Amino acid sequence: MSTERREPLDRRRVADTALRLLNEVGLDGLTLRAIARELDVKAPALYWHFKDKQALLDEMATEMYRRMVAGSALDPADTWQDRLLKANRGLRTALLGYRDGAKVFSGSRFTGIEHAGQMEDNLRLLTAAGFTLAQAARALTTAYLYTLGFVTEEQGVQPLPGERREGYDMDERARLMADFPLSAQAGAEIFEDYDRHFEEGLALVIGGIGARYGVS
Amino acid sequence: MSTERREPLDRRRVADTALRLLNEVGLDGLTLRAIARELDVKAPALYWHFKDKQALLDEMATEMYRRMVAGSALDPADTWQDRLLKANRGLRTALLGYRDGAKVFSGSRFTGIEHAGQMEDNLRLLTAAGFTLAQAARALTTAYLYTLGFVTEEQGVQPLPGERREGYDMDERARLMADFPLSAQAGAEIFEDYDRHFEEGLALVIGGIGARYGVS
DNA sequence: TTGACAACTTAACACCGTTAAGGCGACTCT
DNA sequence: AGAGTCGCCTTAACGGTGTTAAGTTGTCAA
Repeated sequence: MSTERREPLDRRRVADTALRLLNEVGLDGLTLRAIARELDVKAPALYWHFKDKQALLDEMATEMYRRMVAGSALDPADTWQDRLLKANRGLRTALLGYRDGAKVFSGSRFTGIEHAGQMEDNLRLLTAAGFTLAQAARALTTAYLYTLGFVTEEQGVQPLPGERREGYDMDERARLMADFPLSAQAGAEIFEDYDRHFEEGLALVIGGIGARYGVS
Repeated sequence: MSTERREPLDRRRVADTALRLLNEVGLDGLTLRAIARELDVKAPALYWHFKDKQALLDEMATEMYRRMVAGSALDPADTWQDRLLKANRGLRTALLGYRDGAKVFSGSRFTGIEHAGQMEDNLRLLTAAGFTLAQAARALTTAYLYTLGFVTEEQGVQPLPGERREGYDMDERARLMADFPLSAQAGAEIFEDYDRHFEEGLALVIGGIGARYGVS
């Protein structure tokens, strides 16, 4: 008989396990019972640490963000363009690291205020570069929302890098689109090479920020 | 005894009712049983018309798009900027018309190819204005993804225009953010006046498109 | 030794999406 | 006119879900 007693859970460990499980089973398969099983515990035990499932998802999103920030130290010498590029590339990479990452992320709220550190840093850099605070906020959120929208759509087609969801057969699509030649041709390109397309869109946004706010 | 026989359902009628119900109960409350009750039918009856719940959600998204297109005739004399503005304002308005509209929309796929008409029209206008097809596609999608990301976040805070979700107390937020003065000040602005902020971000994107692709 | 408290388990509830089987009115074919 | 087919729906049920209530167990303090 193993008299070893598991040391008690805490929110971080639960969120960590849930994130690992998320990649195996996806958001739909991420049930409290499955998470509990993985932690060698029964489902109601999770309610000791979280008031409901959404609170657990919130903690998962927060942990995703923590790891993203930890994974990339910011260079104070960055230009504002560099910073926007790095921050949003980093965000996309972080989200792509988990199946349904964008959905989990955008459906949740952070549990603390740790994220404000990065935000503050970015706002400081942009205002120092000549933006007003309102402009800086608008610039950061616009790029952020673009990235979130992009990855959400991307993961709708490609749950994890390499996999591809059904119903996206390009040949059949082309046949149906016979009456819409431009759309057909554009679509064939749109659903591939997400990396390049993301970069291109991000460049559009960043270029627009510089142009409209007269900062370069 | 009422011997009146309901006339049979069809996909459109089901989607229509489901959309109406969505505004009352939200996506979480939108169960097949509730939809069926509204249609004076039992839940399994819906499986005659849809292979599963996702197919119904797809039809709802398609119906949302149909109404959006129907609600705003496009002016062939639009400049490409006008078109991008109108299309994305229209999309946002359409999504805001339903509780959790952005989530339903971005989690679903269109059931037909009706949407290709509008797409084709937009691509034609942009290429005629001097964009290459690839540029036109990138421009349209980037703006589209921004709008989708924006409304998703917006509806996370404000499910329906006028309402406001709990946990967004601005005073408490300011107190917690005492150590992050820029974030505190920016945040106070970010969570209000979504209309203006949407316009501002959209202008950034459109400005970026013009600048980067050298079309004006 | 007692009592409090943190961290769990067991049992149950209401509800969910979905499937299988069957009923029933309307239409067609002979 | 009767039999058979088919579209559209119902009844019943299944396994699974998030969640709650109540009870258990080990640990540590008074």
